[in-house]
Amino acid sequence: MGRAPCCEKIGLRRGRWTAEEDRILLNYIHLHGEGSWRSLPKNAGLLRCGKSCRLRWINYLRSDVKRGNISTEEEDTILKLHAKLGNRWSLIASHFSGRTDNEIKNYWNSHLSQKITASSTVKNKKPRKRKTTLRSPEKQSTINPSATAGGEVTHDSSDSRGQKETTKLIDFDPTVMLPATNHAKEDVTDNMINCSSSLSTNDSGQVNEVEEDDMMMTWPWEMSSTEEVGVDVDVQKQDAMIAWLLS
DNA sequence: AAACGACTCAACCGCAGTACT
DNA sequence: GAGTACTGCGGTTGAGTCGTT
Repeated sequence: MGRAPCCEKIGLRRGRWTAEEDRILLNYIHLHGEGSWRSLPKNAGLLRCGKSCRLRWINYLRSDVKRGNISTEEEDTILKLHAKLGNRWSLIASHFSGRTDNEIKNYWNSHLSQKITASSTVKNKKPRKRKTTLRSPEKQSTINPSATAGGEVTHDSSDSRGQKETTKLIDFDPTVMLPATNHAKEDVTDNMINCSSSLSTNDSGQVNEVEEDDMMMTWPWEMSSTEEVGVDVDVQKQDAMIAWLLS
C-alpha cells in the first residue's frame, strides 16, 4: 500500500485476507500454536509473510478479540490512559480485554483525536452526522470462535459488494482454546517498571517526560498495593497500576 | 439515482528491541 | 562484541463504506 514491498514479499499475497486464508491460518495455529511467525506461512502453505499472519491473528482471528462499538466507559478509559501514556497503544490496549492496539489506535485517530482537537480550538468543525459504524455486523468479516455450543468456528465475511459468505472453519472444543497470550499484560508491568524514563502529566493533562534521576524507586501504584499470598505478583502490580492510572 | 467527499479500519511499512549464533 | 534472525510496536496508507448534496 503505497510503499514498495520488501524483497522477500515479491510473489507473496498482500491485501485483504480471504476466508480460505483465515481458515488455513486458524487451523495451523490451532494445531501448532502461535509463534514462529517467520516460518508459519511456509509451513501452513500460505502465500503471506509472517508479519501479515501475525497481524491477522492478533487483530482478527484470536478468540478473545472483542469486536463492536467502543463503549463510553471504554472511551473514557482510553482518554485517561492516553493522557498518561501517550501513543503507547499496545500498553493502552492491554487494559481492555479483547481490544487490540490497532483498534484502539484507529479509534483514537478517527474519533478521539478529533474530539480533543475540537474541544481545544475555538473553531469547531460542524460534526458530520454519521452512524457510529463499525460496519454493520453482516458486513463485517468476523470470526466468532465461541459461536456455537459444539465449538464450531464460522467465518462470516463479505466482499465489498456485501456478498456474504459463511465458511465453517474447524471443529474444536472451545474449552481447549489456545491460551490467550498474556504477553501484553506482562509487558505493561515490565515496561513501566524497567523503563529508564517515565511519563507524567501536569495539571493541564499534558504528558511530561520524567528524567531518570527524578524517578522514585517505588511507583505510585505500588505504594498502596498489598500483596496477597498466592496471587501472581505481576498481576497485582498490574492491577495496582491500572487503578492508579484511572484514579 | 448519481456523484462526491468524509470517514473507517484492515493491513502495510520501517524501526527498535531482544534472542540467538 | 558483531552479525543475523525474529518479534512487536507505532505510524501510515488506501480500499471500501456511507452520509450529504
